[in-house]
Amino acid sequence: MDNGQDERAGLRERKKQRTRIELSWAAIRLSVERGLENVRVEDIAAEVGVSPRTFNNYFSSKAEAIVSRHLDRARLIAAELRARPASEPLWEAIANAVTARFALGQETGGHDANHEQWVAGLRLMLAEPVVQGEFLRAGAAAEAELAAAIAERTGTDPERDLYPRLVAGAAGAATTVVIDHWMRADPPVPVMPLLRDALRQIAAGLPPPTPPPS
Amino acid sequence: MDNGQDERAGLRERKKQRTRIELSWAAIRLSVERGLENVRVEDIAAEVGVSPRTFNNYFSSKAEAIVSRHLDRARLIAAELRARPASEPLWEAIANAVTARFALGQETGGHDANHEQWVAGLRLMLAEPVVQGEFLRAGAAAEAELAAAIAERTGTDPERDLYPRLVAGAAGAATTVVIDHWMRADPPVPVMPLLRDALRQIAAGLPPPTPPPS
DNA sequence: CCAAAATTTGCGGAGCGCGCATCTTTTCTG
DNA sequence: CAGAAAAGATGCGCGCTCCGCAAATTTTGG
Repeated sequence: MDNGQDERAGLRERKKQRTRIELSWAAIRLSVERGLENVRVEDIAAEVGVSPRTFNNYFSSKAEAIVSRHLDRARLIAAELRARPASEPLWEAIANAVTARFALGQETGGHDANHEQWVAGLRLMLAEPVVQGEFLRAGAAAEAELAAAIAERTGTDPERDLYPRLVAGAAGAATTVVIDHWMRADPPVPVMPLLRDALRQIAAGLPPPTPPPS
Repeated sequence: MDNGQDERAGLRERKKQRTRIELSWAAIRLSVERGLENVRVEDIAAEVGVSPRTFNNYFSSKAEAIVSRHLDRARLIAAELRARPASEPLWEAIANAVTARFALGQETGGHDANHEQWVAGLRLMLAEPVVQGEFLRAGAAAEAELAAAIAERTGTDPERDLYPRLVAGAAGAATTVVIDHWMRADPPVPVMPLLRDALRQIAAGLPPPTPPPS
């Protein structure tokens, strides 16, 4: 049926997966280039070479397609966390899992003017309400998986204990804030240090910056 | 003209606000009763006595209308935080601000069977993808205001420092997790203790539950 | 190579979201 | 207090999205 995460359940699954990814990329690229509202489902479908109707078999909206890539990546973080040695302290493992995923895709292939345009388009796209909503939903979904992984690691029950979900939520919030900050940083800054810093602060209980009394 | 945001800029503003709230409640009530997809914009408008077109002058979607009440409440938390004495430690002030807002509306007027139905309907409604997305968006908006209030209090700059947004994000995540947990708790539990506990854990840096080494 | 199963596709319809022009109601000015 | 101006409410209509359904097409398995 569809535990789709098998290594190779068949040639068919692979093709489906490829179409899915292509549709998602097409949606992203077109939206970044012309703006979300100037992209019809029809265009995206055409780009990939399927019928508009088929697009809706994969995604129920443009926003969902766009966010799909992000969601996939976010999911890998949970997997990465499970793969970490149990000896690693929890927060260290989380930080490593998160940064490991962000390490890939950081090779900014082109620093040319195109890149500027791309980022500008990205910002516009992410400013779109529908996309934002979908982004947050993806984040929530990812957090659920992350919570499960954390629960495993700490021997807690995600159904009954707040703990794993709190940790996942805090970690999610941290990455969200960082991405947001990074997106609008005018003199561009590297993400990695930001991420590590944010997670460190969370793990430290977010103490106020300047405690006056001593 | 006038800076419309005055306390009472006129009878007009009041009426608008009232209509807005009525529309939101109507949307919620109908959705809880019959399920979101069995509610047309037309129905909501009729309930309040305005034209369908007018509904869209207030909200751009059913989901937005539904979440509107939640958003308003969330916004009050930021206001509440600003109203707290500066002497209060940050996390204590946050906890107080949050719980203060949840204190109201907790008087469960009816424990009858109706209440059961209501909660069941609520769960269904909140399970709806669109509503979830909108909920998260509202949370994000609220967090922005909260971050501003926190920045004020701690003398940081929400544009440059991660700190205020991290704190707001963490607090937001905590309340989200708590609400979520509370919604599905079968033997119903009071929210307040959950909230305090969650915020306390966050402020403590979310230490793993059973750290073997000493 | 054929039959079964799964996927893609075209068709059609219910709604939604919104721009635009118009009608009403409230507010402002003298 | 009258008349003008501002702002909201409404009606109309268009373009699009999302989805159910059934036919066409492709893949899988024997």
